[in-house]
Amino acid sequence: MPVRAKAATTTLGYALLGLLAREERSGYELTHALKNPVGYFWFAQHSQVYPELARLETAGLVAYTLVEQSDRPDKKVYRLTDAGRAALRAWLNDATEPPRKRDELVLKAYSIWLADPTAAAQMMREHAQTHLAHLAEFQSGLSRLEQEAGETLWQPESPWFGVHAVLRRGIGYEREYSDWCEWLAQCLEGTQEAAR
Amino acid sequence: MPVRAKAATTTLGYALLGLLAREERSGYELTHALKNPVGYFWFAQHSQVYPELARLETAGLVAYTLVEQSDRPDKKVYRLTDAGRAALRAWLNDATEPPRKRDELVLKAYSIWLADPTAAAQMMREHAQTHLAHLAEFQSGLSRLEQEAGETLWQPESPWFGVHAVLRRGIGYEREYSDWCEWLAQCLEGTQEAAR
DNA sequence: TCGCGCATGTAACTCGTTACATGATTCA
DNA sequence: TGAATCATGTAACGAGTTACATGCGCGA
Repeated sequence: MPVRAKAATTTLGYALLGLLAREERSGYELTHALKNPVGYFWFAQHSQVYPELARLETAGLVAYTLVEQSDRPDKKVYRLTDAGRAALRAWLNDATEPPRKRDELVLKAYSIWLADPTAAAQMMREHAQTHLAHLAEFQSGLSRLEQEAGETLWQPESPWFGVHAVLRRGIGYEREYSDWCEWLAQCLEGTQEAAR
Repeated sequence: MPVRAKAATTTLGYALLGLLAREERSGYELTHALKNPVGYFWFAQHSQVYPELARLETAGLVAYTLVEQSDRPDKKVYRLTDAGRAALRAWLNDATEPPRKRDELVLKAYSIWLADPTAAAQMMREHAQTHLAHLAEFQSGLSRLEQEAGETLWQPESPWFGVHAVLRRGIGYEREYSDWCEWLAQCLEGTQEAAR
């Protein structure tokens, strides 16, 4: 089993390297890229991104070119260095701890026996809807990817494959979550007898 | 939709209140209770628990009795006050944001196209095993609960119902996670053709 | 005798969030 | 006129982790 070596940067750093391995981007663009779909499993505010980029640059894992613009502010366009690519590859081989989840809704479920069942059921239904909406987003993301990437989204060497993998995880996660909410709502309403 | 009122305490505080709503416990016991199964969705070290209990006590949400012991250190046994129970109930009605997930493995999946597919597949298989092991734990937890609680685990007013809900979430989550790992491993090995 | 379980705390540090700060252009 | 987009930063704060600190009893 591979041992976790002394990390070259933080996990956020690797997230940024992973984005830059695909194409060069400014800090501003990276911040926005840390949403849909990567950002569903790792995210950050710009106030974290800019200092992290500076650190990565000091460590020699990224380099930037200052692009002067007349109509809008100048920007620093970052790209991955060879050392950065190597660090990213090495990180992939490191051991990964399973994520330690913090989920306030599940925590509430633990105490839900103290709540009014009808109101609680309605709350769970709302959450089911939220997760169904996320599910739909991921599914349309996958459809778009199929159009753009075609067969390459099944090829492990293609960057599209990475997007594909993340979207699949999102789809599975959101479906499961919304199913659980729905199940819990039915239990609270006492209409779960049949489905036991 | 209920509005998030000024919180009486932190989320960890509510986690502790949720445990104390079931039975009185010392800080030490609470720390241990913040594992299996609640701790799978909210957890803390003792260094966080003790100061939080002190804050809850100052706020009047819990009270304690000092239990002197001869063979081992004295302990403070905390119990929920009426105000604490009310605060817990109020929190259940507050709006809950869907959790913002950080999952290093999914982040790695995004960059997995840079890795050696065979090694990556093996890594994903190991993670699948880990999550299957967690799944088995939750399932045996549910079996034990069925023995202990019987039909009450389906009754929304019973404390067992809360445990039941959390365990169900854990089972669904771990099953989905391990399925995803397995799916990804097969893709990396190129043996996923049939299951598309 | 060494380590573990019981039992409670404090201190230092890191990571992440929210807020502060600036400033041009474009669109409603 | 006011808000949104582009663009980059710093500062203050809070939550959470790791390490420091103590001390008795019990079993291997």
